[in-house]
Amino acid sequence: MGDRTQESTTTGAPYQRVTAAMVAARAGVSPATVSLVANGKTAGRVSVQIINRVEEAIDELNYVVDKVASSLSRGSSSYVILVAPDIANPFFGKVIAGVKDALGPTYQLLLSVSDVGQVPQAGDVRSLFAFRPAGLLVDAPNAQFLQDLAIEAPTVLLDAPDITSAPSVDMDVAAGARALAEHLASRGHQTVAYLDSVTATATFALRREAFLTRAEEVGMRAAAGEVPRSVIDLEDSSETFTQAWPGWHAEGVTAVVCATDTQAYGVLHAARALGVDVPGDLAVAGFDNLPYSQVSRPGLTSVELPGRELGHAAAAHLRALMEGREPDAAALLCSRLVVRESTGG
Amino acid sequence: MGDRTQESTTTGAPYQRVTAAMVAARAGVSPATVSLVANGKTAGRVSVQIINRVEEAIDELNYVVDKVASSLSRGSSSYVILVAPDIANPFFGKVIAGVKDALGPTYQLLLSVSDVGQVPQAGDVRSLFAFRPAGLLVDAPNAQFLQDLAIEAPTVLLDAPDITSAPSVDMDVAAGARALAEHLASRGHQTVAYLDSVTATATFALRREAFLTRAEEVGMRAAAGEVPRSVIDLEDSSETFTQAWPGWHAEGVTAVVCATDTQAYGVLHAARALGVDVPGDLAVAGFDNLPYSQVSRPGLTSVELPGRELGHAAAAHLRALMEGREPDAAALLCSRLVVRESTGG
DNA sequence: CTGAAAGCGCTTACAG
DNA sequence: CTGAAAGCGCTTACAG
Repeated sequence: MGDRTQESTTTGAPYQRVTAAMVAARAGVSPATVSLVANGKTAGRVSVQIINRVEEAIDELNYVVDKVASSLSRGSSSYVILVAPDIANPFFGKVIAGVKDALGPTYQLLLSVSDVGQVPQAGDVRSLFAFRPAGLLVDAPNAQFLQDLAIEAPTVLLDAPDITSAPSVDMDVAAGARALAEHLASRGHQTVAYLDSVTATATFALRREAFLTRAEEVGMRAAAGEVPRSVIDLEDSSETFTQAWPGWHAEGVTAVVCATDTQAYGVLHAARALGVDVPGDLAVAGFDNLPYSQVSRPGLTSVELPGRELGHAAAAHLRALMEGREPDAAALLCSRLVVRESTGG
Repeated sequence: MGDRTQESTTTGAPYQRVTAAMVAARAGVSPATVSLVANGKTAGRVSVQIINRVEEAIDELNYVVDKVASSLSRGSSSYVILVAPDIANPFFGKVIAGVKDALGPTYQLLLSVSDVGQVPQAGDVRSLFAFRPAGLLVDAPNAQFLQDLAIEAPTVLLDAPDITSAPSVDMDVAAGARALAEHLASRGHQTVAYLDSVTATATFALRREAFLTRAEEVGMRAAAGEVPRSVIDLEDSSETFTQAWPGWHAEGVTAVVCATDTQAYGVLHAARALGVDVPGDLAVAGFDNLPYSQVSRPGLTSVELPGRELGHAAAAHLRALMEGREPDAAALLCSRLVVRESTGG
């Protein structure tokens, strides 16, 4: 397919990079002046006529400032690196949208994606500093992550309520978890189970603990034994549930809450295969309120997490840091329980 | 939250970048030698003792080659930029996984994400060249996109069957579309409709044309009038379907095929709201076979597209290009029809 | 086998 | 208001 013109792209080609020097020559000025104009730092330093002449030359030659050289010279680039654990999670798409929005066109977003189910490694990030990022955004790191990581650039954490070595923007996942516990209690459930994520991240510990604690407070019992964990993936949570179900069933579990909607979908899938009726025999709920939760079978009760707002607030905070402004006071972003058929509507 | 230690990250801080010169001083060699060792270009050029001494110093000082300076000096970086239309689409997560896998640790993946529903703009990509990428991967560009874009780096296209100005890796979406038409005909449908994507991209035109053509060949009729389009988004496709349904219903439409699963979910959602039974009154199907299609209500019939393989093959091809090797002959990646309850199981 | 030197393209004090 | 010059940190011919 399409290999026809491959030659044209393999070689260094006849392409000649347009440099500031070329623009300078054309406009009859020095490269220093071109730099000033190209970067809009002309205020009270370059005459209008020269500005016009340079801009004309820039347009004619299609000049674009070389980021690499510019970064080296300035000592820092215009990238913001977003380190994220799981880009396949649609929730993450929302976060990215918010980040892009708040970052604006001045900064380029570079995504560093760890493999599925993997938490970002400090070593990975260390080598990212070789890019001289203007700033760093790290989503859901675990406590150990930032410990041995000398902070070399302005950094903001997302969804890292336990970490204090850098500012973080967080969501009130606990409130949503509590609302979920109350909802299930009001539906008459007495024994509940929890399916956790394997990643040892504070946000997940918080969801679990807030739910289980509130569940007991409102008179429900948690399934005995260790809380099972799965990767944030339909297949894996499906298997995990299938293994846990016999024990849970024997214990009288009538509701299971998952750390994420994606895992809850796996439970829905497994339940169907096992002939367990949802919500008749078992109520199921998750966190994220992904768009798919409105069309799942049955519709999934979920704690809506404000992904876009999370990305936006984190990026806005980072921007303030990078530009030496005072960041807005951080506030916990609200979560919200959305009840659907999977818990009896 | 977490603002406690903000100060430590705001300032330029006392951090001192470790340079090759520092390593050289420590090891008692020249920076040139450090460069050779750090890049593993020592073969027959540096003595073993010197190599050891330099490596020791590198470890002790925790030296990492500065990518920015290295890129400037070399004339090209180690980034591969992946230009993608819609990162929120989970299908894209699979593509990225495949790309990362094939790219290995030598190249860093930089994602350039256009806004939802937006096709990447040539201007955007032009400015990406300021990063001196080692290579470029462009997902589903439209024909006009590459036209005025002087190719300045090895480039491979994904899912761009119509473009010949650069090599592309493609999926046989037409075969899947035809299988879908045959499947619907075998279920006795006589009048079918199509809900397209708004993005004017060849892959979508191909899906639509292959489906509609085959549908007629096997004796079905397509709904009259223009094919409606929506953004790849639940809400928008839901609305689009709601508007189209009265006309389609009057015409006797009993099956609707969507350009993507995500749009099909929107149709499922709207159908439920309208009291249209799926699959009783209406069969629904999509393309992508996202994981959610097994838990949607009802389970969604879909043409499975090999996202991971697509990413992998494209990145492997690009690697060959970047490294001056002969790429493997390109083959069309297979698609596969997965039948579920939304078309009557 | 090793090092001195030039150069990548830009930015930024510093003179004028 | 404008330009000459140094410097960012690396890589790579080129001498030796």
